[in-house]
Amino acid sequence: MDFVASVVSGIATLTQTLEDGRTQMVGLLLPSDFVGRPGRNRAAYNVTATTDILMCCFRRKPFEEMMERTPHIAQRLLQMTLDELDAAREWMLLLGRKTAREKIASLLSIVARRDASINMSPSARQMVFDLPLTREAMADYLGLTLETVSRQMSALKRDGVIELQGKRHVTVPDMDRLLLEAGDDSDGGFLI
Amino acid sequence: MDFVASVVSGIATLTQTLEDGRTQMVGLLLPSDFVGRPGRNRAAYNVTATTDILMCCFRRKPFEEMMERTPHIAQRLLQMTLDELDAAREWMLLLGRKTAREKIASLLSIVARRDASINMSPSARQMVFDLPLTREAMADYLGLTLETVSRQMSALKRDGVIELQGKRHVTVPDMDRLLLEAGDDSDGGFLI
DNA sequence: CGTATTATTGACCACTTTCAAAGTGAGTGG
DNA sequence: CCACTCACTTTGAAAGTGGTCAATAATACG
Repeated sequence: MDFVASVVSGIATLTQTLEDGRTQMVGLLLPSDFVGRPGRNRAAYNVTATTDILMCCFRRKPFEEMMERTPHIAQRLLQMTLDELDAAREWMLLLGRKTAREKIASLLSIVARRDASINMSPSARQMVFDLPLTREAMADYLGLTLETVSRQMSALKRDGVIELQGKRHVTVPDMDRLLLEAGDDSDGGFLI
Repeated sequence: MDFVASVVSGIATLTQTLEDGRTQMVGLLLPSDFVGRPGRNRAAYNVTATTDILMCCFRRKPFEEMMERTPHIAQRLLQMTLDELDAAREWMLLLGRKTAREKIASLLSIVARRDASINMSPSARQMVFDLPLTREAMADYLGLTLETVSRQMSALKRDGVIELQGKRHVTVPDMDRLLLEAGDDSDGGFLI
């Protein structure tokens, strides 16, 4: 792979797999996200477009040369990578310690927040959005089976935490309730 | 926290927690690892020394100024952060998709490899090392309970995959066998 | 329409967790 | 030197969550 890129529109996923086919999503690429890594021509993930996708690509050699000349770019890239690392570590907490229900609630919260930041709706109590993922993709993201995802979606609906119009269109009547279901810690951490 | 540092000797852990106390280790700091992040004075992890530890610290302001003046440092830091991100994503695969036995085998493989790289023993078939973690710390790393960790250690011992002298000293008679138990994919990924 | 893909639901089972008890071993003080 | 203590570890039995297998339903698309 001899280019790096920035997602303009559409959605792609980063996944890793075991020999027997078990797969885990390790990243979700939404518009504005950066793909590829300067200094490496090859890396260990599968990148899959799950929709039609438009990316703004840069050939890697020229990009790296530009990085050499423009220190500011390396610093910006460092910040972005640190953000990704934070996100990955938050996801580790979800994968290692949350229940299936909490996992689903967390994913919905994240998509809702991400959607809200694009549509500039402030911290409204009610939120409406479309899930950009199939049940199987959700399962791969959350470390569950698609059946469990489906069951927990039904359970959240039954309990009034979410409403579904069709399979992908979600309404959250009370965001605070959803965040509570996600089980996240509110106070910040301590060090580093 | 107004410094960044490099671990010289000893071991520390990075953990995240949920409100009810469930905790997940998200990083293990061994000698030569870097701690802290330029551009942030506060972050979301708990850092805990699990042994006596010696770190080489730099006050953050001067360090950041040096980064501004010396582009090479930002680039080096970027590489290190990308490596951490790779490690975090590999860990996501473990947390989301591996069985308890595979998790234990993976952790042992990693510690063995890390130990080997320090002691310069080449890819020997047999390996001997000390676990730097309690069963509880292993559990927090692997997203398991300490009881499950203990049971799987016993199972691996019973099956001849490892030998134990005391609780922490491990002998691996056949590294290939251990790697097989870890269930890792051998071929690299595809893109990025 | 018919077919393929995606999603839901049920029944059963396995693996991991939970709760509980007992075992090990290093360090301390008598 | 030995018994005591405390932290860590092992092991067992029961319970529960999520997984597997299988059948059915909904939706999209030619």
